[in-house]
Amino acid sequence: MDQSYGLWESEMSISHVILGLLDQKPMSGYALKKQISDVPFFYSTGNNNQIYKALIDLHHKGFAEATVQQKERGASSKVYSITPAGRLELQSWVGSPPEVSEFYSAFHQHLAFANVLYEQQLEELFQAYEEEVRTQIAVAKELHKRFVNLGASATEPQLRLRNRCWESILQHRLQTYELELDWLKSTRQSLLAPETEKKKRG
Amino acid sequence: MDQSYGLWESEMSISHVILGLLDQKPMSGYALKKQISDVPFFYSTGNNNQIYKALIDLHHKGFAEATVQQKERGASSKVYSITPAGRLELQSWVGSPPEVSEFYSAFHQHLAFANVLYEQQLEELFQAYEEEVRTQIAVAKELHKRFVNLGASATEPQLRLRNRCWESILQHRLQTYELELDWLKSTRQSLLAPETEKKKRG
DNA sequence: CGTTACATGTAACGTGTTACATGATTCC
DNA sequence: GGAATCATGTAACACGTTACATGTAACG
Repeated sequence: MDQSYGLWESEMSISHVILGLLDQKPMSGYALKKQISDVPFFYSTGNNNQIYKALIDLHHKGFAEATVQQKERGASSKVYSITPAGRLELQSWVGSPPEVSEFYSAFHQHLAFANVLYEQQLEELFQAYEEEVRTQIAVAKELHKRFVNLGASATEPQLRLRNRCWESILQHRLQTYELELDWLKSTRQSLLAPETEKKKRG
Repeated sequence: MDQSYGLWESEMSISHVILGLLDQKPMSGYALKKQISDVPFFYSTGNNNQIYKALIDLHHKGFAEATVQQKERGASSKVYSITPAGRLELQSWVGSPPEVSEFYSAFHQHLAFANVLYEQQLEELFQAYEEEVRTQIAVAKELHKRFVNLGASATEPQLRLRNRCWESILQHRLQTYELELDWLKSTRQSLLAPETEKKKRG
């Protein structure tokens, strides 16, 4: 009762994502794992350890219930569903504004020490990284397209709202990658072009 | 010799950031800690544990040397400097293109389950989060401005290049937050405005 | 004389990752 | 019979965070 597990004030996003998915429909840990690792903006690989621990925790806190499904087809599984308390917790979490996430870029860390490179190495770094960003953009575009095709056909308003949110999120991810590409191109020019003016080239 | 510590193939960014800073000038762990936590795009809080462990590791690998400065002024400190091997390692790391970092947004996770909220709660979520993003933008602008003032006066080309890189990085961070604000505004409109058309409002 | 800054480290804790262990069923 | 999929879990490991422990020296 007074256990105070330390967690749960903080982010604990995976548990909440699980709660959100269970709110849509009851599922087994295995099914959750697949969905979580499939949807990129859940930002989790959805590995076993995490999921099963979180499910035990959610059950422990009274936010989810398990009903054992014995050998219907395939191996026996525990199907979890959300409880009324879980639904309240979910609502409270979704409605509480999160902190602005620090935008993390490994490329920034490299570029911060670009002065140790020769001009040609820097050029190659930019080229290789730009290619990777282009690949990411292609992936994000594909995902966005697939989702638009799949999600537009919702009838009930709850699902329509969810679909529009998901589409917006995918769109924002795509926009962010596109901004990064634009920034890369202009930065590369501004760093490399002016040097050639006064280098032993002409 | 055949120790194979497991690390060092992967990112290990903090060690490399330390190496990059030591390349600029020899420093103590304490000084490194301060710089690393001050520069936002090193993406580390620079806590003790990390720094001192990394320094021991760098020394262990022959990438950094320590010279003990006994009681000159203040407490005695170990001043680390980069070795030739460390300089090679740094160059190799900076020049190797990193993977595109996953863009992480806690807000996305919340928005993904926006269907559990009432319209007004969603409105409030957007409002509160937008305010936070605005604050971040102000911070990023201030940082960018401070750096431009401070960094423009470099004379040697190495430092000029470094400064231009840092400015670009800060600019990209600012652009990313600004994109997020634009996206928030348009998403909020598209999610909330069309609903009012067919709600019990008129 | 107390607080702040300098300075180095350790310990406990939470959490994520990879890999392992186990076992049933379906498809070829 | 072997591979793939469904299904649940544990163990070892890496890493980051917070807090703790210790001590000097300058500032007011």
